[in-house]
Amino acid sequence: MILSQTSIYAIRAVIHLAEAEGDDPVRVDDIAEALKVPRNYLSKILHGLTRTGLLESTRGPKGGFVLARAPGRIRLSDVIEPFDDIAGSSGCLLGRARCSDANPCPAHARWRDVSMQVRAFLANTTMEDLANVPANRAALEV
Amino acid sequence: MILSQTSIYAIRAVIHLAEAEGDDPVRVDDIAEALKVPRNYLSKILHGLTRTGLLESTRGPKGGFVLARAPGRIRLSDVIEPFDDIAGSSGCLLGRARCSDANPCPAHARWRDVSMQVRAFLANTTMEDLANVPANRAALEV
DNA sequence: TGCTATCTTCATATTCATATGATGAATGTG
DNA sequence: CACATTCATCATATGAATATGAAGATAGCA
Repeated sequence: MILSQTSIYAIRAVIHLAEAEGDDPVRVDDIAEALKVPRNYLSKILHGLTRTGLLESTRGPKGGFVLARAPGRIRLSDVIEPFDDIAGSSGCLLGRARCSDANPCPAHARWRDVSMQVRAFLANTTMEDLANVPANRAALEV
Repeated sequence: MILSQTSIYAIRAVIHLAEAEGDDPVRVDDIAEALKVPRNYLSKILHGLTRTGLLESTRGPKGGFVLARAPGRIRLSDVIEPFDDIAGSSGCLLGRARCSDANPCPAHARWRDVSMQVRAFLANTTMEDLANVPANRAALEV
């Protein structure tokens, strides 16, 4: 599995929010039930995304989570970053902390191209690409 | 990290065996020391590779592990397979057990190409590509 | 102000990958 | 056959990811 369970939950939750009709906050309980995911665990994950500014949360009645910006401006890498370090040492196939053109692991030269494709995918794919964004929301995006 | 620590140890050990001079078996202790890897843990990993027929082991004095075939005929995927399920559910970015063209996850269409490149890399890269194979050994390969 | 709804946080449990240590089984050599 | 050498296996420990449960904090509303 290339992504942790945590990142997968995060992505699915953000997709869910992107697909939500209207601008009302969505409660953790509703997302957790829709995704069949543990409630408190998801709560902690969404809180993580709130800290990085990807989501906004409000407490109390009518509270919940909303996307902080349009789905088209949220990259997959933005969602994953708080939980999985894809760019760092994970970039080396053999897990070396230091692996570069100057100081390569045995797989470096051949893995580099593939690795860059993976990272390009994560950087170029947005939530709009993955979600069925409602027409009214898509129309508002710039 | 795309690969488990276990797979990484396995790859590094097989590279070490491919680079070994001569055809004498190499002891676990020597490999473990060269790789700075826990001895008994590595032993279990090498045993796993022996069970799939990638390595051959002999016990007693002068015993140890040797490659069961030429490095050029050992694919990266052969080494990883016993420990990481790359082809199976790991193929789906969102971790779904069932994810196919007919029953796709939200990321399926876009992830498919990248995923196939990863798998092609693992299937097309051999230990000869990764190791500094000694000349005498390389010359023997067909 | 008090109540409810909701996110936030803390404490703890479970599971799995990773790792360690000790013992068992096989093999070659004298 | 006795012994040393080596892989094989078992029992257990550790740490991180995953998950659960309960209490705390904040916001809106009557």
